[in-house]
Amino acid sequence: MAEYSALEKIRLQKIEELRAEGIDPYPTRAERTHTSAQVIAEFEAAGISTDPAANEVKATLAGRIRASRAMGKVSFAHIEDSAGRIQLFFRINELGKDRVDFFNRMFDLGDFIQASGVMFRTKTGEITLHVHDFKLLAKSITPLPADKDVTQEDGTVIRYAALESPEIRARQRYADLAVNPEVRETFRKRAALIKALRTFLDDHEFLEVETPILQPLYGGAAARPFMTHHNELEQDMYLRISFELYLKRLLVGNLERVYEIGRDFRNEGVSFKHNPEFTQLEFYWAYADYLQVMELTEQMVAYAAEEVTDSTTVKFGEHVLDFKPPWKRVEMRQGILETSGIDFAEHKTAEALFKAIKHKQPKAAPDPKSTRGKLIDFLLSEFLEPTLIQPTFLYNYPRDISPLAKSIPGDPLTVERFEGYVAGFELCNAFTELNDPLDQEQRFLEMGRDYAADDKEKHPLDEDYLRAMRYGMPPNGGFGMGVDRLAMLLVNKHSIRDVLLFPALRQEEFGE
RNA sequence: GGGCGCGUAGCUCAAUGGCAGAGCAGCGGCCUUUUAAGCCGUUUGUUGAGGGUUCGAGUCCCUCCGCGCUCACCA
Repeated sequence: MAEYSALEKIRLQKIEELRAEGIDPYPTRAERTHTSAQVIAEFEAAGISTDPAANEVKATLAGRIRASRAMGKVSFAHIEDSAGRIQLFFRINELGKDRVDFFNRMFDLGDFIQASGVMFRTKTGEITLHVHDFKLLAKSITPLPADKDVTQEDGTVIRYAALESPEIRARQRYADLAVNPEVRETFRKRAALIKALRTFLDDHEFLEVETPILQPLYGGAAARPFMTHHNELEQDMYLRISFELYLKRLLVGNLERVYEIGRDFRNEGVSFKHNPEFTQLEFYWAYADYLQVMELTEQMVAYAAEEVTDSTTVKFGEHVLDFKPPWKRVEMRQGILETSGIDFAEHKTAEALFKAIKHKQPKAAPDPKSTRGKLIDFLLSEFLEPTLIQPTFLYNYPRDISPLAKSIPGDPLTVERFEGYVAGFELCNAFTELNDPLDQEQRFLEMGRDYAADDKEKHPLDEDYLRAMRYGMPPNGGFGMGVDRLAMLLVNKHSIRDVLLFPALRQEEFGE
């Protein structure tokens, strides 16, 4: 059972009084005719007319009370709906003293109210509803976190209070949304982003598909999975860590361009750019290679930026990011050479590369047990990544950290792969997909060996995927992107939690 | 998982080891065009939880819980 605070007890008392007076504090229906924005637009348009009769704008509005000022025989209140705020004006002339008193006595900040009347402009010019009738739509028991503060006695110190606790904002997103309109705006932009990505891919003749979230095997990435169990089938199942292997099966089935936007689940650490479940976009494009995917990517992201922010240049922290194509392209070997002074191509084994790193960068601390690919990855994240602020494609990756990508012709150690970096972090990852089933089987086996050597869970070998490949898979380019990360960039938020409505948090204790 | 930091009223925050406070919100008044309304009066606390040191703990120590930052992990 909830423990009620003193403030809540007062409001519960009001609910009882309302019921005693025969008033339902939670009536079933509302009769709104306009949103706040609609009625303001209509009133402004009517004002232009020369016909006085057309100037009267009647409306029934509904929303949450966010401010109220009782002044004896008149009262003002502001209500908020999803479109904005609008002022209500209550006066005894129209309503009578009892009704105005009733409003002042029984209505609290946070309550939902419906009010009917005629629009007018106050002395100070604010477009306001002159209330002729009103009713309670829903009583609020728990006060919303107050969202303002005051002038101090010395007259100089001014402070605004708002709901700021990151924990409460994330845990009680409903309260955060209710009191922080800019949070609502963030999530509208997120929705616009996903819509834009969909529109772009639809317009490029990609087919949107849905593949299993609950999978008998997991694959397509190197993360640890969440496990569960199907009782009736008596088998363990996994939440997917990527869509890749299912989407590529569809290419075998002659669906030439497919994409999916959905949730991936990775049982890994949580950080400002990692949440255990996150939204991924992947597409696969038959007869294309990674260079074509690169061009489509920069067009798609620029289109999304334009749709969401009306511009391809976006402010992100101290940076102004420019998504306009073409993005900068940096060959990985070259980029690492320029930022770390090490040319990994000259060091063909892990031991040699490790020595070179210790020699050139004595302060760096790579793991001595790393494979050569891991060492290159270390150089990338340590030296090159932080320099990649403007959208940049980093391309040509070491083969042994890219088991699903195709080698560059004539260069078996390097694969046709790129990652898009923005603001120093990875946004997307793509390659010319490996479509040779025999090579793929070999890579899976190598990967299994790596994992076994690591004494971690062995990566499962997906026999059904290999069977699909053996029917023949067209050459194709594939792409994956963290949609939450793109959302962060476009709304200028520096934590993934700020673009997730309900980010993962430890279970809250509610006590006995 | 490691390191650092934080947790005080509904919200934002104070309080040298010495009476737990302020503003807003709330409650009671006054006020017929206010809008961060104003004026008068007034209530509100398991200081995250538990233990310890001390004449005395919000403050110092220990354990636990939660959150933040960071490192590790993370193709």
